[in-house]
Amino acid sequence: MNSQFKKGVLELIVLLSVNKRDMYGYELVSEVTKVVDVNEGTIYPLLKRLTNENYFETYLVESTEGPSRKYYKLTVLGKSRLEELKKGWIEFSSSVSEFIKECEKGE
Amino acid sequence: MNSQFKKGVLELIVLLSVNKRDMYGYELVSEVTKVVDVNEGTIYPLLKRLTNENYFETYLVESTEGPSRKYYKLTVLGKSRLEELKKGWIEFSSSVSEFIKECEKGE
DNA sequence: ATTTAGTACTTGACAATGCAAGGTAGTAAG
DNA sequence: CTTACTACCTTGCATTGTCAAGTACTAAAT
Repeated sequence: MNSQFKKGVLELIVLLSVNKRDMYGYELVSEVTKVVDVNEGTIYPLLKRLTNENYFETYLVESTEGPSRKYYKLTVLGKSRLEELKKGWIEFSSSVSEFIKECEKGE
Repeated sequence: MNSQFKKGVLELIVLLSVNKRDMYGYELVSEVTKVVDVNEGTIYPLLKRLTNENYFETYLVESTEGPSRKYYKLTVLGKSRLEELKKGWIEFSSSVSEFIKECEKGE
């Protein structure tokens, strides 16, 4: 897969996931990977950035399977960011798909 | 528009455009901008890279409206690159759209 | 008890892409 | 002869994702 396609979309995928239910980082890696391959070194810095930008709040929950889990929860600001990104993605991807179709028509 | 969505897709848009007909750099800027905003500082280095990777051949044509135009033409290798990218894009964008739909379902 | 495996998070050096800004140079019109 | 438009190219920068390594905690196997 072209790893460049990912840029920017990862943020959307992460916001969508956390919007479904609060999640912790390690869980997000496997959740997000269902859609686009991603590794820890990508997810954790992204979560940090989104938390700094006040899209997430975090809280710790102890686990019996290892160290405490840091859960991420969407803030109100995060929800509006999600809507904005989602709208942007839909517009963008359909205009690209439209262009592809037009080019195929002319062949 | 989220400029990050562009990453990687620009190459696809450029290949699609040149596949329709040979084009020169300056022309490509306005052609590609119909789909995604782009400027010269992005296009020229990209054209150079794609030429170095043997996806393009170039030839000069004199113009009565300014300096000579450097036209870009898709090579056989370029056409296969185009098909590859196009396939990749379609798969990628539909899996993202699918994920968005699933998330909306659960609301 | 100690090793192993799995969970969970962090950090720093790195690569790829796009942008803004600037430079060169030809043609045409005022 | 200056302005404007066409056309091309380069450089330095910011953003984002990747890779590799490291820390630390828990549970189960040896």
